[in-house]
Amino acid sequence: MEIKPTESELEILQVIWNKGQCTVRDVHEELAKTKDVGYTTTLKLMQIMHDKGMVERDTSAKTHLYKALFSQEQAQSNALDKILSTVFEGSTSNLVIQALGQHRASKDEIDAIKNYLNQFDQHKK
Amino acid sequence: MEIKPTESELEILQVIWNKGQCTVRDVHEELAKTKDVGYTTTLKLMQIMHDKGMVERDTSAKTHLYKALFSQEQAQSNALDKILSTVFEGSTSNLVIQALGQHRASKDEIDAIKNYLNQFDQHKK
DNA sequence: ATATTTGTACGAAGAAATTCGTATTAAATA
DNA sequence: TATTTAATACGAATTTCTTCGTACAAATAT
Repeated sequence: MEIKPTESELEILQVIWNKGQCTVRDVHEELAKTKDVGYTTTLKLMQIMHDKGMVERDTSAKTHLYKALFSQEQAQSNALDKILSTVFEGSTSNLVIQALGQHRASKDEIDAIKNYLNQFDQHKK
Repeated sequence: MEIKPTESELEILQVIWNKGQCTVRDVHEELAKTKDVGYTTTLKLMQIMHDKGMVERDTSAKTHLYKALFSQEQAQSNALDKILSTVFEGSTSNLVIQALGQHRASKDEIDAIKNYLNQFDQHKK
């Protein structure tokens, strides 16, 4: 099964991933902080996401509870695959270098990456 | 001006970036290698891209020549910004680590990245 | 008990992306 | 020169995404 959330769906998923479990109102109030959108719009989107099999929901109470059916890591993985093939022509190192160049990583972040690379080397040897 | 090519537009841009300058047929034949699509579809998309100001074209001859009006690097930068905000919650290091973990980089690639990181350190110091 | 608030369902409109057919014109070829 | 081939223009159908209004049901408050 393909995971290809739209822009709006990702906004919603972000909230769900963070809270773990959400009502429509939870999500809506979070979105409303940064975006002018009607409650039923959020509701409808979440229903569509359910139809598409992206989220599951518990309908035992009047107010339904939604959970994501795939992880943020999976979505990240998909997003990377996509931009690698569409704009980086498959070159991971280009992507990494661009990412580092563009978004000034902090020293901690750089260290984290260095550690990761070293550990990676050991695996290879 | 916002640069936000759609999926199909990116496929086309990829070809244009590689060749530098393209006729509709150039692009179409490249796309047709991996995709079942009509010639006029490609034509129409390229016309729309022109309307949107993504590409320029030389119409002095019968067969028009298209060029991209922004670079692949700019598109990469945009794509990174977008997935950083939508699925990585702004964490560049997560993105980098995911990218490296997922797509086994070759030793050369890893070296390139290490070099880059070292050089980056020096800048900071 | 009645009214208000809070929730879901769902149709439908609007916008954007994708696709292609047909018309027309220009160039190449027979 | 007449015919065929190759190109652009463009309208329009289709699909997908986004948005919201209205209807109705359940829970809560008066």
